[in-house]
Amino acid sequence: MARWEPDAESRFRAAAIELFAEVGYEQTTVAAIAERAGLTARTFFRHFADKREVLFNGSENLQRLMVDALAQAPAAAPALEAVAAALVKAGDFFDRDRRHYARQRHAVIEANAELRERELIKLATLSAALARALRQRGIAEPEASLAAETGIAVFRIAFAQWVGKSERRGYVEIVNDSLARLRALTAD
Amino acid sequence: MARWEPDAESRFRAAAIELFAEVGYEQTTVAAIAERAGLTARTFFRHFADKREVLFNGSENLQRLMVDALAQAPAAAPALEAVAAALVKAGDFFDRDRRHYARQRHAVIEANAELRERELIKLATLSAALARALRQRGIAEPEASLAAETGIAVFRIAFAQWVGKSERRGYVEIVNDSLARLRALTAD
DNA sequence: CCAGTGATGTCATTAAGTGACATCATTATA
DNA sequence: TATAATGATGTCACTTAATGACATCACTGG
Repeated sequence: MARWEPDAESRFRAAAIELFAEVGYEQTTVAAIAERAGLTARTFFRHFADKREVLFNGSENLQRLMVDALAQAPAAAPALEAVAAALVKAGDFFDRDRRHYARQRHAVIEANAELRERELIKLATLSAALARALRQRGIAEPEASLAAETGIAVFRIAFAQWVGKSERRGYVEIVNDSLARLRALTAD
Repeated sequence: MARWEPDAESRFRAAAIELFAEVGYEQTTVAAIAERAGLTARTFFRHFADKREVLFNGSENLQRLMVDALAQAPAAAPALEAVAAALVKAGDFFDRDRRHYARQRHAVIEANAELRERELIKLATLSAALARALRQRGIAEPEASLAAETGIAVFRIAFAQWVGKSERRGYVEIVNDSLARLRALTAD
């Protein structure tokens, strides 16, 4: 028998998103999250750098996944193609099972400026990481950064569609569609 | 004789940027800023929504300026042309006089993640405003948002150059150069 | 059996941010 | 002229985020 209940982080996450959805991010205190998770506020801050991070701390995993996918794309693939591979690979995180959670999370973030700030910097960090990976493939600047930023724009649009109310398609299908639209746009 | 010394906001701004540059953003308390400005912390929060805003509260003016310039571009001008007009107009804010302040401010923001977050959301807000103005000119989505985002990317790059160490050119010259590079890039 | 480890709890403290109320020179108005 | 309204500021009390220091205690390896 373990000394503590396992999955402290998961419990914090679950408690936090429930409370944020119920009464809003600002109205929720860290103490309340901790109480619902059966832990203390001090422990919350041992797992998350600050109150917002409870909604974002998986992002390093997603970034690693995408950067690896980009790096492993065929050497001959042009920049946007490699970025596309990364965007598709992100689908590992966005399957049907996690869609309800993703929806709740997205709604909470959209409703609060502080949380939108945090999301923006996470996306900027991701963009920088993709650009770095592109440069390691021999893509020069500013093409690397431009391709990365464009990719993140597509990602944002596709993700927003995926968590949208009346959307039935899967994330990968939507991403591929968005990429096709982008290519059509730039082919003008 | 006025009852209070005038320009409370300016004094707060000056005191804040000095202290941020001297000891760093996190090490500076609002009480210290207020003391240097000859006021109290409570008054600081009457002028700025939070500690970071002391570095950003001019942004509505810049946004209004740019949106107006975009709206007043020739009706026949394509999207990117209208955006370019807005970028150039922003130069009203970035003359040689304000360059020292802009440099200090930029260095402070780059050194702190919280401040970068705030900057990102301000730029995102600006981008959304430009996209809205483009739609009012009859530009459809997603072209409006794409043109706006591209414009903001150019703005960021040009601004970073302008505040750069060994840069001698003026902001407008740099922006025009960046726009020319962008056009060359997309002409491939 | 015991020392070390590691996740947690407890307590104290700093600083951001807000609400309530007081102050008082300027301005408008009777 | 006298007085009332205004508005920027100060003071005080309070909540909450965040952090450091130290204690606890089950588990683990020797």
